[in-house]
Amino acid sequence: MSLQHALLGVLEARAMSGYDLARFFDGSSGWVWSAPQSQIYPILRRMEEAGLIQGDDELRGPRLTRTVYTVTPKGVAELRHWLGTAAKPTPVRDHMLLQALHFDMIEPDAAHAVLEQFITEQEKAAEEADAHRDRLLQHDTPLLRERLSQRESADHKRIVQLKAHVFAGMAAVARTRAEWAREGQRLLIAQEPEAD
Amino acid sequence: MSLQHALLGVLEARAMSGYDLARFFDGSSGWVWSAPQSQIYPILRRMEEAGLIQGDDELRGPRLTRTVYTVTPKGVAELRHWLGTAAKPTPVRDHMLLQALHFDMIEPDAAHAVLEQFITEQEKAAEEADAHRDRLLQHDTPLLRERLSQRESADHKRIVQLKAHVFAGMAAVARTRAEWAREGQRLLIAQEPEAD
DNA sequence: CACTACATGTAACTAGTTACATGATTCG
DNA sequence: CGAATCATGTAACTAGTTACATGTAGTG
Repeated sequence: MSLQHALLGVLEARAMSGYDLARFFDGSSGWVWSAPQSQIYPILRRMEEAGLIQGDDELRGPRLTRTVYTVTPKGVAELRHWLGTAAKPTPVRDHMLLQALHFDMIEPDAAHAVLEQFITEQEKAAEEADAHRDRLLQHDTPLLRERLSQRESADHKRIVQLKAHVFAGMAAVARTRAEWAREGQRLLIAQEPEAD
Repeated sequence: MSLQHALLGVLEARAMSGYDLARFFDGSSGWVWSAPQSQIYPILRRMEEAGLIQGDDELRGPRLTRTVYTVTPKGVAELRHWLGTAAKPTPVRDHMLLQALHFDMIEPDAAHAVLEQFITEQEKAAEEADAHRDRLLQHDTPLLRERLSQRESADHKRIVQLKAHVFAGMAAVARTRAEWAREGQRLLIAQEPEAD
């Protein structure tokens, strides 16, 4: 379900083709949701059947067309309803913690290296999230500008702060994880069996 | 793949039946991985075919048997190998952050309520993780005792500290998320359009 | 003309979810 | 005897992954 709402969320700002959306969500950027291209196209057709979005064909050359999707009023209503509904807690499934649970079974060096890579990833994620947060605060992303252009100026500050806060949260969680992993590395080293 | 390793991790401490494992992983406890019962039984058979575990039938009455699984040497080797291998970063997919991204589209009160429930969940998760951490530090869980009984006493402190650290990490992340959500609530309230 | 980007799809697969089905044993 | 617990499964489904397939249009 969530991918549908993620798609509604970006289409609400600007009409886009499947190709645009695929680039937006695939692997990519400092974003809170990701999905491969192969998931995007089928779900767009399902959403159109359900009346949440509407696809309009645009000519991009004599033989090439693209389908640009717009959110319908029904789609906006669905998005709003979902936004106000608390989700049930997701089952715990943390790859790194699962691995760390049994670090006592392998060489401290090997465990240390696994944590090292994890730290690098988390710090990179934190920096990217912060960078995106800064861009939002400076109104420096195309999608945000389109959103704001549809809203009253008096609300702009509020909107930007709320969105920026999401990326501050991403960064905070990533840094907490990195700090946890560093503490794990200290435990691994401190407790290595003494030579001699 | 991860569920397999989660299963190997607990079976390495103690031989268990599918039923035991299902109770262990289903919804349930202060654990880092969860899986429904319907996923457990098929995967156990696949793992036995792959030679990672071995199932032995035990009689539990004239007509009732249970299959108790033990990790094979091959299973231990696989677990150790996986433990020393860094996983590629998981694609971002955070339900709460996705919702929060568009909180400007709904009533502040509704968004506040969604965050409130999230905070309650995160704080509960943090407390459970800390409680489990304390139990580990006091050697107060059956599985940990079985693990330690198979290891040298000199290593016990190290093993316990490493495992306890995992649950400290869970708690820390949950608290970071809760604190983020509280800050979000402050933003929602502070910026509500002034009456009059 | 080759390369990149645009544009849309399908097939086969693994993982996880929800719900149902069946029977045995233990305990009050 | 009825209820809870033990014990093992299957079916149908949604979500996500990996890899492939096909053709168009713009750029150097």
